[in-house]
Amino acid sequence: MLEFAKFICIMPSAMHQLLPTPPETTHILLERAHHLAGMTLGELAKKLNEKTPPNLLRAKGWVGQLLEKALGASAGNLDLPDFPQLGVELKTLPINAQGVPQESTYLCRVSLPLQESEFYLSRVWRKCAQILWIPIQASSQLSLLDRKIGTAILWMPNSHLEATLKKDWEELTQMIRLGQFDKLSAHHGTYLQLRPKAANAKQLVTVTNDQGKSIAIVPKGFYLRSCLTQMILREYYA
DNA sequence: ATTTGATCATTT
DNA sequence: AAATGATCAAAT
Repeated sequence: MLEFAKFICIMPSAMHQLLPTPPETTHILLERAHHLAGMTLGELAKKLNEKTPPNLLRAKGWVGQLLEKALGASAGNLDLPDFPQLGVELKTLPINAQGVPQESTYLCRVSLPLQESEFYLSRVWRKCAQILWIPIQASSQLSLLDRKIGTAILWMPNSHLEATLKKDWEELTQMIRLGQFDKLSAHHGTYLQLRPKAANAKQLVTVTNDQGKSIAIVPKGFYLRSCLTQMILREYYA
């Protein structure tokens, strides 16, 4: 009775689960995200017909891309938040066995030479003005298949955090503007930091330093320190 | 070549 | 153990 299959239509509601279209409101997005809570990555991958890699060694972005697919993120790898119409950025948050974020969170690359002059027009602000955080079990003891998805948090920085992020951004970009690449490292910034962001350390861009000399440096990216994401988790799951 | 998704691996 | 610096894959 294989013929009968053509009479079976995928209902919109079922389709909705498998291949979500971009969510129209943040409420719908959050509802979808909450629907995933408790599910394992293996279960979600199976639903989406995605093969689970043996580990993340050669698939570092796999978890994030799986969740993007599950929730209907539409920005691809354009320089926009994952849900452009909502201004919401999606971030998975790896949680270790102790219940704290295992890693910092990548935000975006730095344009070198710097093209942005104001925090509120910056890529950093566009991406961290509103973030959907999805905690993911990430204990190395657990196989990728068995790691569970937590309850998503739709987060916006409060005014204090916003001010700190703005200050961090202004200090970091000021160093870049002044060409102080010698002192530029991940040590600066309260919540925001600058770190290398490239395929490898041989990938270089040419910039002008504070001596007026052309030098080659590894491209940089903005990251959120894990002390910030730890605070966010504490607030929401208290 | 770049940007996205990040985690890996070494140093502190 | 935590933080910094290095790296991997896919998409375009």
